[in-house]
Amino acid sequence: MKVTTPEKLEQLIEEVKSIFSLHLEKNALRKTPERYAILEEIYSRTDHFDAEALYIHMKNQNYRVSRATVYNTLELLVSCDLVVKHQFGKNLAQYEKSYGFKQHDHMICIDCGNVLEFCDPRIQQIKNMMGDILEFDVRHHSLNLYGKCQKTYCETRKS
Amino acid sequence: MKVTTPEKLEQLIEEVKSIFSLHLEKNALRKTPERYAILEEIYSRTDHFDAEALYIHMKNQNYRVSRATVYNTLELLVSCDLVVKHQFGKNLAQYEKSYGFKQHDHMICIDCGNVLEFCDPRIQQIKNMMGDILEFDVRHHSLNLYGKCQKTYCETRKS
DNA sequence: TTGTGTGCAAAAGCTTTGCATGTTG
DNA sequence: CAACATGCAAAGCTTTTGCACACAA
Repeated sequence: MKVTTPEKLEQLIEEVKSIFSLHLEKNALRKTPERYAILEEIYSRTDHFDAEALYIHMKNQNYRVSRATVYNTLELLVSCDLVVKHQFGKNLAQYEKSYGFKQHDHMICIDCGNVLEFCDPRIQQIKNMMGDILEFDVRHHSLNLYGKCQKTYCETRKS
Repeated sequence: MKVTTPEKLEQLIEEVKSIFSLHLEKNALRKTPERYAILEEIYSRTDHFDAEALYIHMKNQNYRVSRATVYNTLELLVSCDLVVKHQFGKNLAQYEKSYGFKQHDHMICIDCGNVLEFCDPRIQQIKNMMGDILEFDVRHHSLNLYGKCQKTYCETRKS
């Protein structure tokens, strides 16, 4: 599914909500309004975000949530694969919606912090082969390339 | 260089110290005993370690260092490529000596935290290709595979 | 009604910073 | 002797925890 219009986004959010509902039911967890609100907020966002930004943004919309609930729900969403958690070299977890979007890895600019995404099928091959060799059941991975982006663009973003 | 005997380790440490000296000179930084002591401590270790473990270990040897110096020196060593810094999915930086050792990536067990190392030439190809395509000057990378190691081994380590 | 989930605030854990003191060049 | 590095403790930041209350089932 490709999100190109507000209607498609709405549709995606409904789909994700029902997946989340199933997960909650299956694990005998409660369907609280906070959990759905956080999920909706995440899928309305583009790009990566950290827990604090999500919390602040919901507060600014006058939605009453606590940091604790934000963290709890993020963990819950990560556990059912609706959200992925990243660490881009800093001591700050970054999150990203993942359902309906292509698996990808990241290229991070060490000067300006800009994050680009890319896909390469070879990473899957590496996972398969190394899992076999080392007798690991590989569940997920994280590949980050760090470097410097085009000077002009990078200078622009710094300001 | 392969470290197989105490003599070879001694030799490696001397080599690394002189590289460090050159770096300090080139950048007009001071050659303090603390900096060399930390470097030596790191190269005498095997495996990965965090800043606190390094600090504690030096304290236990009755070496007078502060956490601040440990963190400062680690950053210095990372900047001259004698040490690499990792984040294995936790908010805790892990470090590892890097001079004279083969470039490698990591496989982390999500149950017991065990870390294995592996090499795959395809990662270099990915770095080159993606750097070209996205016009990035790729300086380094981080590839972590997360999964479950052989049940028996994992159970052993848990205890 | 029962017990899980939430909000709030305090605590915890890793890392950085400020300042007085020590030491390198 | 001047500037940089260190030690120590305090502060900073992200994340987790404890507890009383709310509310989903």
